Amino acid sequence: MVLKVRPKVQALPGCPMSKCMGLLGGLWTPELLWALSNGPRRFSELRRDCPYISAKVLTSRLRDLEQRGVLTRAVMPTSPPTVEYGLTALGEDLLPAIRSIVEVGSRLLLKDGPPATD
Amino acid sequence: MVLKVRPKVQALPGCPMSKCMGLLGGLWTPELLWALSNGPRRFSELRRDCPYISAKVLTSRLRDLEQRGVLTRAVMPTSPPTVEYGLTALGEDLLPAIRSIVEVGSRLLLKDGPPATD
DNA sequence: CTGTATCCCCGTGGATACTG
DNA sequence: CAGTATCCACGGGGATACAG
Repeated sequence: MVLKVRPKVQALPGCPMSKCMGLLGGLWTPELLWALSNGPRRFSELRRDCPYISAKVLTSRLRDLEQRGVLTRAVMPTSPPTVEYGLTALGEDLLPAIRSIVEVGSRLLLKDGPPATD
Repeated sequence: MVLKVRPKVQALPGCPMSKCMGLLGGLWTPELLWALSNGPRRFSELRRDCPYISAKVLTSRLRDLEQRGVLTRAVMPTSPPTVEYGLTALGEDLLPAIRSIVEVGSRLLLKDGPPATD
């Protein structure tokens, strides 16, 4: 048998769907990649982009994505430390899916979501 | 304030990304929608489509998606009960995102994933 | 065939406090 | 500024057994 223990984050290894979802799974991951799609951003900027994320979770997601080769982490040796996160080639590869998700979500919000005009 | 308790499955209510991800979040959800994109399927067929899913989880995901209006559940009054699940209009709306995810995943598998033939 | 009912594991995510 | 360190809650997901 191929699978005694699944990665838990990946339903079906070898499956395109799972391959991609394993990368952008996690509550905040898509938001982060979306934020980074406009160019590199710093830790505090990402916190502002994801208002309700905690520092711990942000760090762990960031580390995770870095380890998976989705993004890069660059520490600038400035007096107050400055860190910039940016997408790798792999991270860029994910953008079409991200964009598609955003598009679909936008359409759904227009439909059932009351415009709310606010 | 707006958010004491978040739905947990939706990072930022009102955000297109979260709107969409809230629907196709969950380990097996995308796989199920993908399986249903070819037309209605029965419970046992879905089990075969997702080899490692348990009956409990399959049921709960199915019920969840039904309640969210993503799919329909039709019980055929046959001697051995037969149940067919199919996508609703909302479910179909999600397909572009699903397809995009599959495409991205396929490309990723081609790149880093050695054919492995296993 | 199509589920239910339990029980349990564990990872994600959150809150808070502290640090170089 | 950019994290670490704890501790905790929750729910998803899994295994197994049973049921209409």
